[in-house]
Amino acid sequence: MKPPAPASESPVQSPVRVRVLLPLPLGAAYDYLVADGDPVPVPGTLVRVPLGPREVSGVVWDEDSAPDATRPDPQKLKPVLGIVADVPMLHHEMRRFVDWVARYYLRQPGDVLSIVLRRFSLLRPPRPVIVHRPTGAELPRMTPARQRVMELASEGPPRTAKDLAEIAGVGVSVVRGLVGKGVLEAFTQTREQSARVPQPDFATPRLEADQIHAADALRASVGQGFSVTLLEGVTGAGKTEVFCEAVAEALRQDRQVLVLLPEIALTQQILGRFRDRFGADPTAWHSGLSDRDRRTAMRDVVSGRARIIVGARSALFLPCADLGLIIVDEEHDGSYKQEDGLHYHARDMAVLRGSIGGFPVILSSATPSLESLSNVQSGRYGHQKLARRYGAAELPQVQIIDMCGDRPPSGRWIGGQLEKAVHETLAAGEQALLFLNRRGYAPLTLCNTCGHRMQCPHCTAWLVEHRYLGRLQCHHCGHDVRRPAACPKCGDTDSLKACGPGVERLAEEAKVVFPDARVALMTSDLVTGPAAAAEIIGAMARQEIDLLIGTQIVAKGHHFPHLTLVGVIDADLGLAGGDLRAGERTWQLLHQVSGRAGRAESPGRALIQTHQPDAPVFKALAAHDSAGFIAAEMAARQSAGMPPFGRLAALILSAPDRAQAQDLATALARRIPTTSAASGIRVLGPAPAPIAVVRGRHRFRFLVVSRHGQPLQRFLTRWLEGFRLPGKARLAIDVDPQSFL
DNA sequence: AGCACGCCGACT
DNA sequence: GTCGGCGTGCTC
Repeated sequence: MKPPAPASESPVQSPVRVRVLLPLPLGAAYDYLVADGDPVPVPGTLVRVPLGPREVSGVVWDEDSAPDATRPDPQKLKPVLGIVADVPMLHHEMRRFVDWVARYYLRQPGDVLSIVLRRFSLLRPPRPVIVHRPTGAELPRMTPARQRVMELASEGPPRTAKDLAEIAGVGVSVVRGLVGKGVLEAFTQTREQSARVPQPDFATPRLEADQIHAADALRASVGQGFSVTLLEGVTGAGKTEVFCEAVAEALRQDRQVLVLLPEIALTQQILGRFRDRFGADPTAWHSGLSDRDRRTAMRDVVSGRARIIVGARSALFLPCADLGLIIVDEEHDGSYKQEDGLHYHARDMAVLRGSIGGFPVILSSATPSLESLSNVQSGRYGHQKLARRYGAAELPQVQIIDMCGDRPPSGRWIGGQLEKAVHETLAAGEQALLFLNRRGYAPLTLCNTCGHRMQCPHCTAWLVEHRYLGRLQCHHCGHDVRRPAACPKCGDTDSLKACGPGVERLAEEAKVVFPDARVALMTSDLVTGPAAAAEIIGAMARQEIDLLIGTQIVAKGHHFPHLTLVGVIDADLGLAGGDLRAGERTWQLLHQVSGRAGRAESPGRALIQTHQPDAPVFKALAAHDSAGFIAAEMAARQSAGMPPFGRLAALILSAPDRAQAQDLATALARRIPTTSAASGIRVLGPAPAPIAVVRGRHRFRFLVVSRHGQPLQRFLTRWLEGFRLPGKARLAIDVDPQSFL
């Protein structure tokens, strides 16, 4: 303890104050003091600080222009306890990214920081290991066992005594003996699984003229600051080869590359394509990683050793050492939108990260989102379009089947025309795919005696029967019960009846209608990881399956060379419910699914069963009129002021008690800033949410519609400022909602 | 997010 | 009479 200096003499240096952002929903960074004489941690440093009675880690944040009045009493400040060792800085770019994401999605910066920081626990240095290398000394008495160990030690990477002994097939004592004789040297190594370095020119592909043109443009954009380019081309046009040229360029410039994929755990074969092109495995990042792999990946990412990172949407929050390019493959895919926790859209945030980091972003798709197309039209994004390549599958012939005129018997879903087509395909020794975007056996179970419907006790939703499991499940909250033998209402036995189709039921029907076919089922319930996916894809490739039945998982990236027929069972499924993007999504999905049919020698065909054969989306699919469909859809959105011409935010107010939820929604409606109309922002609602109750919470929804360029976030902040929620009520804000449930 | 403080039910 | 339920509010 130093004696306090008299105020009149040497002016006391005011102790240094730093801002520290904590990974908690606290609203702002907190101020802490650096003890006299301690080094002042620079922004980005991970520090330990006291918070109330506990001790937490946070990141030293940048000073902002917060008015002094909002700063806490300097007397109340607590000291920084210490700097966390062996952890890299969170660099400036990443800190700005955290702040921007928080501002854009109206969340506390600490909430966003927690997504980044929870991976830092993976960075604790791994235990050092003791490994061995030859000293070069000669050994007078060489035995066969010693010989094998020495050979192994001199050729491979340094290994542990246990590894050497195991691989050489000798006892550990042999290795120990060699160390004792001074021919092997033991040394400590901090375990670094140096990922092999990808080579930009390992296997350069031969590209077609239009691919060369696109590749040149993308390559030229690398290293030239921020830009966004939409790379558009049908399946088989060679988009991957093209964007790999941009990847190669980034590698040449010693920058890291992040490749985002939807549901990477199920589409592992793209990793193989990177391996073939660059001669080394990319670093994979997804939820299916083992703890050990995740650790290695994280260390490689942060150190910069990982040069190509291929990951699911969450990879966007990895603190890469020196990111120089992001590629978003299948950019239109809905799974880029995180729907719980922080509702972020990985494609949009990839663009944001590129603009902060000053590097290019490439969006790749066969069926680009209207958002991206609109950005191309306005000139904000570049556009590279690939033509169909020679040798690629021809476009399948698409036929729309009016189910009003081809009605299968009750309880059946495969119409006469589709049945005939499947028979023809199987007879020709080719494979067929039946697509139904509905998991489980049947979406509704009702009692034939009393009419009781099996409903989720926590949600406004029917329970979906999963017959393989013998259970009824709610797809909204996960409620899961055994399928009862008797009706829970009237007690009648054997009276419960499945209503409507699910893929499991479709598979059952297919086995009856096509008794000689080998039928397989592919759904997200069954395909839970890379291994399961590879098994089905392999069986398809080996033609051990004749008829594949699946949900949208079959549409994702797999190529089945012997598949020539695709049947869409209920194409209207996604159109119901009046969702803003229903048409667009149906278009993208059915385009992708029907594209699975056909190969170079024999073009495939797609049969689409629908009850609304005149819907524009089906007419466009049959005519392969992509431009026409997009133009019509764009025009409709523009006249309605909907995205991409306007912006949306959904507010969902929920509470266990319906009356309370409704009262709060009404109270919130009264606070809507009156200048909103003038500023081009409309608020619709409150109305009960389409799914009125989820997980036992009653939900009321507002939809905020703003014209482009209007300060939507500022409006929301002003509206919600000071609105306190009592008790168990919650308010969820979804900026740019993708689904409207 | 934790964790404490604070006011109402069934128990050593 | 206390132990404990979780509603409310604060943490630099």
